Amino acid sequence: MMGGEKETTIYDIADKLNISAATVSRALKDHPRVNKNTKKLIIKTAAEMGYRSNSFASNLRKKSSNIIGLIVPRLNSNFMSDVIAGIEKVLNNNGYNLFISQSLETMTKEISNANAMLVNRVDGLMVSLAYDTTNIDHFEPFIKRNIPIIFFDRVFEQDACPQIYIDNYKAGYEITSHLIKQGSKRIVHITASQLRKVYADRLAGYRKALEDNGIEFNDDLVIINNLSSEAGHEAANHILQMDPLPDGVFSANDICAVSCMQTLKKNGISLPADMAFAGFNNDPLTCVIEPNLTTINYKGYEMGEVAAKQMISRLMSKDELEPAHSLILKYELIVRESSLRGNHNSPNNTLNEPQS
Amino acid sequence: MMGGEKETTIYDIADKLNISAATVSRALKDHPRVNKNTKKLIIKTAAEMGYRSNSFASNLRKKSSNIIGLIVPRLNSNFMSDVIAGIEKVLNNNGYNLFISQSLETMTKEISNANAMLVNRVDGLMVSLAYDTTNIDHFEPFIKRNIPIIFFDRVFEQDACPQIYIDNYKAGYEITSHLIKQGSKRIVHITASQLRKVYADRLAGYRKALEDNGIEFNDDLVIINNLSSEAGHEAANHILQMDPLPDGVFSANDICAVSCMQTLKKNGISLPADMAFAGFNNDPLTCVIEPNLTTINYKGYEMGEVAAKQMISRLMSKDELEPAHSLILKYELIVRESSLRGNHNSPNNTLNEPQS
DNA sequence: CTGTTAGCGCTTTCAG
DNA sequence: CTGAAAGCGCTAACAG
Repeated sequence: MMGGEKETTIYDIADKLNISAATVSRALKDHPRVNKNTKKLIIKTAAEMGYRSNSFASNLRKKSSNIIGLIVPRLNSNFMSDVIAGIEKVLNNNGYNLFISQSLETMTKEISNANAMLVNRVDGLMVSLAYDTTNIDHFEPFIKRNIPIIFFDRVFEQDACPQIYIDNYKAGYEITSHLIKQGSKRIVHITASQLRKVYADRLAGYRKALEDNGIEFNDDLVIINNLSSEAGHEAANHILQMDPLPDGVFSANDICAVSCMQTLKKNGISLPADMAFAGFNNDPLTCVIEPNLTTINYKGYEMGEVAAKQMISRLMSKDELEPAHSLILKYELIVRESSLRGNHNSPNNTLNEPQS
Repeated sequence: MMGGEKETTIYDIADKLNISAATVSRALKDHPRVNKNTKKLIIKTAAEMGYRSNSFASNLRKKSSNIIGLIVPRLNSNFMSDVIAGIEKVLNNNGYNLFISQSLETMTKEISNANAMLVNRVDGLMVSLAYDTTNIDHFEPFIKRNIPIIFFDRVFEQDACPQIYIDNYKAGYEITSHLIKQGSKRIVHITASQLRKVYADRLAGYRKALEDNGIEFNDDLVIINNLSSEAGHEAANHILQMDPLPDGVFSANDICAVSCMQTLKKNGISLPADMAFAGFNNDPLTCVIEPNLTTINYKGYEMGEVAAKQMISRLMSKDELEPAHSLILKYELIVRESSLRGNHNSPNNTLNEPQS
């Protein structure tokens, strides 16, 4: 930097106190084998001299950065910000810092983010994949170097890396079954890239629920887009073209569900009478849209915590042989008006059916 | 790291090619005075050997990190994620990386974030302040070292640092004037900590608009909270206690406005007939709530870009004397049904009145 | 165009 | 409990 005065180093402190740099280094790290008093004095002097530790030198020497990288598709969802808060809490408690970046749902950006993480020598990497990521070659350099990677939510099936997620198959099954119980027979499923297991699993659950209820799967009822708000409006227009109209919609996220509902309503569809609706994620939006949206709730904060704890435990165990330990977290189905049509063909009408 | 094989260094490459490390270093940095062919060879060999540059060593040597720190109150708003995308684009184009952290609206966390940034030796810092930050002592070490700081949106009045924001006074004035034109006379203002100039300015604009329209300012109509969704519900309950009821509400953000509207509606208040509503930020929520919410729109992406460009220009100019250059960005009032009551006491009824 | 050299500031044996 | 010394990997004069 251009700043006038020189940065003070441990040598400056050592000189001033007529001791060695080694002792200063130890004192600053609160090493046990340093005299209590000198330690106190060193810390005081360091503060007075405006000392700041030089992490470059320290990292260079230690060959570790105490930084964990995080790559997520987007930052701007409630879910993701909860995840991050959870991760940060656990990492900070363990003396690690977080280096966050977003792939904006493209593999290209994800690759360049991964490279930045590699060059900046993160000690570990936490990842939720972009829609269009087809392979994880860009993470190979980490795996090769034994830098732990944890996948969460949008995971990749990779034996070497722990994965934290929810049972999307089961959730898809439950939510579809619920719609069927409410009388829907012709159910549209809006989802995203089937490259991501999250979405493939939800679709599979949807299919199985149809099958178990004697409803034939119809490819034309599956809409694949990017689950954005705009995509929801388009999906609605698509749905309006269908003949006959569907009587239920299960969207793989809430944002898309909500904008889809808006457009349908504007076009005279009455919800849930004409069409039952369900989303996924329990975004705050679900309680603003009318009728309020039935959805799947799973705690981002907890997912963040769990993923970070996995990271810490991998970091601790130098033991390279420890197998990757994947975790499946809980979720709950939250039933709201958007799916309550009253005309059940089953006696089973629980208002809230938490996961068994 | 525990990883078995050693990391390859420029020396390994140099040895293999029987040249000096200096040349390798130059080639890898695309230094002009290196033979085209050797350069090509070096780059190829580096790739083959799985070389990754060691930023610790490089940064230590260069005394700069090419990392810009970013501290924001929260990540989970559309606005903030737009800002970040804008910042990232500009920084990446200029060879910088972004180190993001959130203060979660507390000064304590903001301080610890700032310290992490200091120790990790960011080359510059971009900040939007937490609600309860009363001073910026924690940024002094940066200023002292001539590490540029840019404040945006939630700025701090500090001569040494550029500030990027919108004219909140004017926006507050316009939105309040609009409500008055729509027939509101008893207008509640919901806002947050007056420590933040954004909110103080909006309040001041609100007061001035009242005054200019011959309406007396009433302290009891100002509600101060944290503008969260929960706070909105509470504000609604507070409003319901008022006697007489207000006939207009201007909330300093949309999230709070929306949840407030929800609770009021549940309690039989009809909007906008009984109460005209306006928010701030043009969050996607504004188009989901019914009636759609009148609000102020300003572009986060642009704010991010502008702020980052300021940063780059400060970084470029070693010239320490260049004065801080603050920028005031544009905004627009977006009028929607929530404030359209039809019973104007002024002939002026534009549906959309962009900033002059 | 290329090589030599001297550190950047810290941690960590190893010796006291 | 403390000190001496080596070296992490890279860059930037400087000298050819």
